[in-house]
Amino acid sequence: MQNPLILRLSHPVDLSSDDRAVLQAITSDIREVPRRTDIIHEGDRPDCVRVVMEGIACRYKLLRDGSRQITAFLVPGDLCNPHITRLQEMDHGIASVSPCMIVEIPPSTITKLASRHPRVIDGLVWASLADESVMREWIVGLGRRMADRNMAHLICELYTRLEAVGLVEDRSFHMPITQNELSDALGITTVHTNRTMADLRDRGLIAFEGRWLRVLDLAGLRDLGQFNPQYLHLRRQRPGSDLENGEG
Amino acid sequence: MQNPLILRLSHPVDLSSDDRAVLQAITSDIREVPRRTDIIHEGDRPDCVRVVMEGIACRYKLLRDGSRQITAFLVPGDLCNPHITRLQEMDHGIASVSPCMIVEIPPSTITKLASRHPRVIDGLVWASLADESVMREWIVGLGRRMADRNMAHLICELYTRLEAVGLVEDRSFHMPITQNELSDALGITTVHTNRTMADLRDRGLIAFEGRWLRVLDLAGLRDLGQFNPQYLHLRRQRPGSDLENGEG
DNA sequence: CCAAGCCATTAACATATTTTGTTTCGCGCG
DNA sequence: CGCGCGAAACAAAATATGTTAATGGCTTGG
Repeated sequence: MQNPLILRLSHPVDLSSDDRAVLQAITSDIREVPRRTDIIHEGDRPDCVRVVMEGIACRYKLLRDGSRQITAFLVPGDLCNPHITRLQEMDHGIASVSPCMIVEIPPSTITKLASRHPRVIDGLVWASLADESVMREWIVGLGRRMADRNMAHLICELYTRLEAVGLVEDRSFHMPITQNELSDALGITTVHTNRTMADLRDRGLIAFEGRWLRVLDLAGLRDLGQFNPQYLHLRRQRPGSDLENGEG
Repeated sequence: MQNPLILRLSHPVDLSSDDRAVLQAITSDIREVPRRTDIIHEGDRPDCVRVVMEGIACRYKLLRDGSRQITAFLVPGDLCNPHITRLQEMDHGIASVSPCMIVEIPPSTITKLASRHPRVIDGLVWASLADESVMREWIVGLGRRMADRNMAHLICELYTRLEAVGLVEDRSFHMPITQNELSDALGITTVHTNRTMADLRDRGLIAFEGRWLRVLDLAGLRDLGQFNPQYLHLRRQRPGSDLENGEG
C-alpha cells in the first residue's frame, strides 16, 4: 500500500519527488494503537503532530450525561492535530475506532518543512481546510437531513475520502465502524442506526460482506444523501499561483 | 465603541501599541451591508479578507429541498474568510443577519502583516482555531443536546463572544436574530424554537426587552446548556503568564 | 390612515426518533 | 463444549419535534 499521507497531499498540490521522499522519511517511525484507545485525550497539550497512517479514528466529545458525539472520522492520511504549533489544549478527544498505525512528527520537523518544502505545507493547509468543510457538512446533516439521507451522505463521505488514499477496491471498503459509533456520529440511537442501515440495504444501495461495505448503487446513494463531493476540496482549483508559506 | 477586531485579537495574544495602530488603520475603510444580504455567495472566490466590524452575520448552506442550515454566527471582530490566501471557492454562503459594517482587507496587506506583525497573524490563527472549536460544539449540540439545552448553549456562546468584544452591557446584548434564523441554526422548526424560547423565559433564565436579550440567570443558563467557555479559547493558555484581564 | 408584510405566538394533529425490552447470531475463551 | 459478550435485529410504547394553519402585534411604505 502506498503512503496515505503522500496520496492525500497529492490531490491538492503537486508534490515533487523530493517532497515525496521527505514525507516518506518522516512517516517511517510508525506506532500501533489498539482499537478503542485514546490517541489524544481531551485536555492534552500534545507535543507532536500525529498522523493516521492506517485504520480509522474519530474525534469525539463526551457529555455529562454520558452520551458521546463523534465530530469527525479520521482516515489514513489525516492529521489528528494540525495546529500543533499553537500548543493548544485539546478541546476534544481522539480515539482509534479500529486498530491504527500512527506516526508522530515533532514540530521542529514541520518547521524545517516550511522552509524547504512549501508545497507540503500547502497541502497540509488544504487538508485542514477540507476538515473544516467536512465539519460544516456534518452540521448541515445533523441539523437538516433525515437519518437515512445523512447516513447515505456519511457513507459517500467515507467512500470518497478512502478512495482518495487508495483504500476503495471494487466499490467496497473496510468498515470497522460499529453501528454504535455510527450512531454517535449521526446523532441518533443505535436502534435507529440499525433500522436505517437495513433500509439502505433493502433499497439495494449498499451491502455488507463481512466487515466490508460494498456500494452497490453509488449514484443512488449520492442522490439520497444529496452528496456533492466538491466540498471535500480534493482537486486543486488553480494550477500554480498560490505561494503563501506556512504558519510555523 | 472600540475596534472589535483589536478587542478580539487582544484576548489570545499580546498586541503591541504598534500592532493596534496597524489594525486600526487597515479596518478604517468600512462598508455598510443591509440586513439579509449576501456578503459572500457560495461558489465565490473572494479576493479580499472580509471582517465583520458591526452587526451579526451567518454562514449558511442551502439544501435542495429549500431548507437552510446556519453553521455559524459571525459577530464583530470575526473574519468571513480567514483562508483567503488559498483563493478557495466558497463552499457556503455568508449573509448579514442585521445590517452590518464590513471591512475588506487585500491579501497583500495580510502578507505585510505576516512579516512585520507576527502577533497579529498569531491572533488571527487563534481566532480561526476558535471558529473550528465552535463548529465542533455545534455538532455536539445538534447531535446530542435537546432543543432547550442547545438553545441555552447557543445563547451562552453568543453572550460570551459578544462580551469578548465589549458588546454586553449589564448582562444584556442586542439580539437581531429572528426565531426563524435561530431555528435554522439549531436544526429545529420555528414553532419548536418558539416553544423552547418561551420555556427559557418561563424558567426565568432570560428575558426580552425589545430587541435586547437579557440574561437573568447566567449560572442557570450555563447549567442547562452545559456550557463551558473554555472551548472558545478566549484566554491565552501559557501557564505562567495568565494575567486574565477583565472581560467586561 | 390603511394595507402589506414580517414576526412571534398558539393550537391541534402528524411524524420521526427515542426508550425499553427481547431475541438472535457469531465469536473468543475457559 | 458451554458460557458470556458484543453486535445486530426486531417490536411496542413514550416523547421530542414537525406540520399546518390561524391570530395579533408591529413596522413600513404608499
